[in-house]
Amino acid sequence: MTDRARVFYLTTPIYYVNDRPHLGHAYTTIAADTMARYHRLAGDDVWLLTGTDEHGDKIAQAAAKAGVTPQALADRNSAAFRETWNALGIANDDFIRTTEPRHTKVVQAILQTLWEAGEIYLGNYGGQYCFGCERFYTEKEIVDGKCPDHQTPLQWIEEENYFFKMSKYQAWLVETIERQPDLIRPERYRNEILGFLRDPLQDLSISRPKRRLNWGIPLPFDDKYVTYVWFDALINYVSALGGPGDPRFETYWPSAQHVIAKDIVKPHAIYWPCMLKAAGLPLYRHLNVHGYWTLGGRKISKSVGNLVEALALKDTYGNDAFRYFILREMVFGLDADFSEEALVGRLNADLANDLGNLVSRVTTLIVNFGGIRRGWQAGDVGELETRLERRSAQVIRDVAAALDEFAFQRALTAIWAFVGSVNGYVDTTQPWALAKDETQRTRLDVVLYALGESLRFLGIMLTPFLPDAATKIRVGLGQSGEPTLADAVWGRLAAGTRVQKVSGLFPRVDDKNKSDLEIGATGTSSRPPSGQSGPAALVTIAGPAAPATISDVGKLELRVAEVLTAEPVPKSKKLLKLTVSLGGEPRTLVAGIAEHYAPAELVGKKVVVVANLEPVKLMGIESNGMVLAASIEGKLAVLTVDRDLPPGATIT
RNA sequence: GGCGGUGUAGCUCAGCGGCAGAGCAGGGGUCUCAUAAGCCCCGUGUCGGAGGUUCGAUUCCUCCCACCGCCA
Repeated sequence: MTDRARVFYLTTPIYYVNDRPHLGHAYTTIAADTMARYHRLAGDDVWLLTGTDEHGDKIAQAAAKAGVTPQALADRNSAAFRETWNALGIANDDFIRTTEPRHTKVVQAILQTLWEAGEIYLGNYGGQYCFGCERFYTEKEIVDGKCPDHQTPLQWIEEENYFFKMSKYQAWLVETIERQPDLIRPERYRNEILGFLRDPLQDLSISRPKRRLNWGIPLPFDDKYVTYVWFDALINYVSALGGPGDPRFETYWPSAQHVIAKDIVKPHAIYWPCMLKAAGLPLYRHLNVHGYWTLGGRKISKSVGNLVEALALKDTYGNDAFRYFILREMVFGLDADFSEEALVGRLNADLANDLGNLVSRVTTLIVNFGGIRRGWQAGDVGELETRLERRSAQVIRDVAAALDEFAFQRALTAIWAFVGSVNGYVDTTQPWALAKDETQRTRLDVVLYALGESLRFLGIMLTPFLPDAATKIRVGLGQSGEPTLADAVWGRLAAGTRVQKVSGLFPRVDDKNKSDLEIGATGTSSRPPSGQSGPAALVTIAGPAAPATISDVGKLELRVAEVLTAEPVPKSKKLLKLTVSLGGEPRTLVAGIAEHYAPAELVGKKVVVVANLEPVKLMGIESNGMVLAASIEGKLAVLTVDRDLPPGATIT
């Protein structure tokens, strides 16, 4: 860490435990994580916070319905978020839950402070209330006496509640936002807020009576009430740091940057600054607002299920590819469209063709043509190498400038321009041709060095975006230890560094099945990834398979086989070793049917086998074929023929 | 209804007063180190429509159309 390390405190919203983790949550969290990783790389002092919001009507009701306590429900659903972030490799420094004592303590302390300062008063309020939304509706918003969101009947509720004197901060807030043009960004959201603030600001209701809502934090000055959503939730950003006075709070809070989706701009851009001001705390530095994901161009609206499905694609294509796609595809602040097709497109074009192939070809060149034999010596360096070095320096500047504005898309574009330059450099210098000419030995070494440096550079620059792939690149280039941005300068790759081939970094996903009609129709069909299961996939009966042509069927050589011997495979529960006759000489094959057939049952049976399957070793035994069997829910039966035929008969 | 945004190549978008751009897709060529990858070449599109300002407008102004957001 440099002595003038900058401090970055990055937060995601705390996610409401009534939701299941989905693409929207994942984008916010990955964006914050990428930013955190970048600043750690740059040597800055970083703290990344995420967590869960666990109070409120919805949770109490859902818990009652499920017959569990609200806390039990919150525990379970909070864990789902934590597990999702673990699976995605999110490197958060803390995970705050609003039901933790460390949180409730700070919320109550701040409420007490404001109460004593006269910032909170008891007022009367009556209105049409929707329990689903946990809010009152004005007459104009109501549709047919029903909640516009839930289409459920509203209830008239009249009650005394506590109010925060937010209106008195309106002028201050407008002035603050106008004086700090990048406080709320991108600008469109700043404009929206300024537009909203042209009308008088109301005071904010901050309580609910306990007789109606029990699941919340009691007001310290009136235990008949609990705090209402935002006074509870927003304070997490402060409570997670220990609250005012805590050394960690003093270090990180002044550098706070919130990352949120556009649906919660208003609480973050209006309520929160006023709350901080009233509590005598400094304002955050930036509110970074991103847009929504659409699926197949359509609005998400209620069907959050599709967003959950979209997130599940991380398992199919891998964390790095998933991260890359969402960071590259969304212009921060605007809505973006998610589709499996687009993801595969990016994966193949950018990750497999450009980056993965570059890493593969360069490491192979270095390994095959003598390794890194020469260091970076000024006298060796030609125009092409100088240009490459200059471009790398430009990438550092471009990435810094882009990420300063949360423009992940631009940062990645800049890095990929460099990937293109290196691919071009390989083609121009043609190391394989240099290798054939002994007099070009030095030149070849210089080229290999430049290529090694290029990969080492990428291994550093890609760290925030593709953590796993970046590590593989660095390891391949013989780099150990934590990468730092300061090392992303030319000349640090030592002569004699041992380089290993790195292949298969991002395998292409075969997308030949364009007749796969379901994809376009449903937006996020979870088509199984092709190209990893071989011929066996054609006989796996699991959900609707892609349409097969007669030539697909023709690829399989199906034959009748007579079982000659059968014996259990030692130390295996499922496998039987069979010897079968296909008319000619006997064959050995291994079948996973031991749980369903005793060896003796099988001997003499005429079964159906795939005869041209690639041999595979199972438990040390080479299997030359596959016995076909039908199965459903734990039941299994091998296929036989209806009439007696000699072994070797073909099936068409 | 008020405020704001967007509308540019098949797709996604950049440009925002001075000869229309990039990536992807598509077509052609080429190398062989590499993941049937790479590299090179190929785009006259009424820059949503109509007016206006200007020597000159995709870029500024006005109106209209379409879509979107915030507010009511």
